[in-house]
Amino acid sequence: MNENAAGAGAATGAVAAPASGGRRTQRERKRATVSRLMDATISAIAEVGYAGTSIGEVCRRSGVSRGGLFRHFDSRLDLVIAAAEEVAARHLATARAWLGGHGGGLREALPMMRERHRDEINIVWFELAVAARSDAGLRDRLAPVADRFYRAISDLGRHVPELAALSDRDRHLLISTVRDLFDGETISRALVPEPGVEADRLTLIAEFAEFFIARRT
Amino acid sequence: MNENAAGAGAATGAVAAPASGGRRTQRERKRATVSRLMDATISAIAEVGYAGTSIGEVCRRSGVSRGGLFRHFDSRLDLVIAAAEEVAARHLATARAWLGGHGGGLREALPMMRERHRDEINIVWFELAVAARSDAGLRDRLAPVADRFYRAISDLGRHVPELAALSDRDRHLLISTVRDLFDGETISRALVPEPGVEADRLTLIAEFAEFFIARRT
DNA sequence: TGACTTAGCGACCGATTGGTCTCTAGGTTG
DNA sequence: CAACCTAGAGACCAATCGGTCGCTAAGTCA
Repeated sequence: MNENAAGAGAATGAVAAPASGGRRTQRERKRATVSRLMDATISAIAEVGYAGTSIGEVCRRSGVSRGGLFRHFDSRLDLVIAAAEEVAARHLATARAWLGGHGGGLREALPMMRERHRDEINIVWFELAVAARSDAGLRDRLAPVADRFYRAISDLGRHVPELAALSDRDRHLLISTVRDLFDGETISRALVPEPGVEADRLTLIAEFAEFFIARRT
Repeated sequence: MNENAAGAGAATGAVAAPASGGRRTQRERKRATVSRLMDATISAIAEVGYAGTSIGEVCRRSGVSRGGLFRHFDSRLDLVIAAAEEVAARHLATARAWLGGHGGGLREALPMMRERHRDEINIVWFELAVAARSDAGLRDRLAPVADRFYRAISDLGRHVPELAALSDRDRHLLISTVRDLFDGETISRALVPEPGVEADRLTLIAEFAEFFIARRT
């Protein structure tokens, strides 16, 4: 009868916890609920896909009612676009943190990049990108977000010493190519896993990048 | 009221046309209907995605009734798996025909491969591969088909002179990598098209493939 | 405190989903 | 021709879809 089964357990509601006592401001209440909805939407897309992420599914996972959801998002599309922006931001934040704290060169950055593209966060992104191909409404809303996201990924390459010397154009060519490759690999490996090939491929990509850099500098 | 609007116009029903006169055998009737359903399923997945390819959508496109559809396929999953097998077969047939009639080397084979991966046929395949990630029933049925399909693609490489000398392992590594790259590219370009980058990328892949071949032989 | 606003709930709506069932049309076989 | 079988049609089913609406709960502010 009641869709709200998950409760607040899975949510990161603590983010907007009251500063003191049991009383929360309206701002805090709103933030906490939106945050639970975001987490639920992201995990739903990752686990049951874009098509399976119905309003009911998100309500079930978040413990928020339909009425509560539609208070903060006008439509499913609005919810999903918010999740896409969140997911792009998290992906970049994690990668940036790694590049900042780690002085690593190309041979360390590539496995990091592959790991990022296999993470739940990027799977959600990719799921939305694929759905956008055949859903005009989603595509129109997602395209500008994608444009910024993809550019930001290429810009991150500046923090890798070997790539810093490349022109913007060459660096973007190289990184966008590796990005597409990792995304394609994420799909084929879900269907036909080939751990040996994957290991060899990482070496191959590193050789490819070094070959490319040598030719262009 | 009636879903059957398309009629027989869009179908390739002519394949199973009666040998003479207006009378058809049961075999011919069945073949013609299944063929119309396959074409409708493939075009539907290509245009409205896997999730949008409902039984109703396929019936509308094919002009076959629900009863007629379920006469030949026990479930939507059966229909979709049949379409996947058809799509893999067509992809390979087209590529094989090109490689047979054309003596072309690597520099011609790569654009052909990219074109194949952008074709409606491969988009249908990829749409199913992505859906299979979060749909266990689909994944179980699609995995063996995918295994054969992917292996066949790598085997096609033997017909490209430059790749013939490589070991099976190296050839598979190279071709599966390019395959994943082209599939990933097909998605990102639908959202953020970059014709200039795509042109540069094709050259880049060719140069790298030549570099790889030189190192391994 | 009392008036007002925002957050959140869940019954409800019409449309659509995958699938079933009964019935008719058409081809096959004695 | 009669009996039989497969092909195909479409009304119908329960479940689920995205979204609405009237209501109560909680926070704000005079």
